[in-house]
Amino acid sequence: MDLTDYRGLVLPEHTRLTPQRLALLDLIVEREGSFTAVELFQEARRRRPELGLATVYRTVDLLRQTGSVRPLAGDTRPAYVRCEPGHHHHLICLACGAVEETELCGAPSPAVLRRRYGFRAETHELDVYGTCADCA
Amino acid sequence: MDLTDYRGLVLPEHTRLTPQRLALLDLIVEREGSFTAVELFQEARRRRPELGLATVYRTVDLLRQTGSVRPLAGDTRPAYVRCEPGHHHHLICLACGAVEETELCGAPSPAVLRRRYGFRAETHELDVYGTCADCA
DNA sequence: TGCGAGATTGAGAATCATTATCATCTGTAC
DNA sequence: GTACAGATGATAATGATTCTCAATCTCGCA
Repeated sequence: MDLTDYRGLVLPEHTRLTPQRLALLDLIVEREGSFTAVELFQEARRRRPELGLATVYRTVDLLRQTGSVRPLAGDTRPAYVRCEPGHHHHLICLACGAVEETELCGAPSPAVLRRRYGFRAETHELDVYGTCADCA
Repeated sequence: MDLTDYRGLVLPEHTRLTPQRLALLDLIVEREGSFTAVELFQEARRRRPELGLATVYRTVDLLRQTGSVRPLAGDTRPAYVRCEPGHHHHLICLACGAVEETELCGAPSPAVLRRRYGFRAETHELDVYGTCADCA
């Protein structure tokens, strides 16, 4: 799959960079921590009042396809985070919602899982919840 | 918090064991793999046709409070899994949906996260996706 | 055994998140 | 410029979950 790049966000092939999309991508790049579709929608509307909610979902979906954005597992609201390319996990602050990435990972190795359970691991998700340095 | 126990499922204090709840708890105990609220509702209705969907959500919620059931992070349908007490993670088969528990875990140690990011880890969620022995 | 406080119930309405639809418009390769 | 595939916004539709409320039931205590 050929990929388009905009400020570090990766989009699938044949994705057009429309003004609506650029506004959303800018917001995502400038933002820290997690965001919901509706939050993004409301902020983007301040810049482009004609923008529709469906476009937000469509754009987030494109970013999810390439891994530039990932849904967060947490219990409460359905939120997303921006992701750098490559394997990493998230440190999510329960107090302020900030999200930090870390390359630290110790998920059980595929070899061990295979030997022990006959399970062929493909991917995994690991999120650590706690309190960030600023809130501590 | 005082706890009530039924076939290994733990419920909060003052939880009454009504026939509706017992039917739901039985289904959860007997079931393997993950389930959605609606699936549980439909199966339980075969045994007790008068049972309401709200009761399913209420019961699942009680089990979530004690950790006997946990929502699954996966992208598709919103599903839950039964959990044994204690720290463990899940191996989720992408082919058949079966869920296996494993005590294997190598999440980054709280000490390292503290030193490196100033982050105070409290909990973490780790789910491994792949193919189970039966489907391989 | 019987009582009563308080927990629980089902049905349906209400809310919230997401996806589908469709006629119209526009970015981009030529 | 032109064509056309991809993109758009409004709105309806769907799906998941929570709320509401009057009626009912459970369980500890007498």
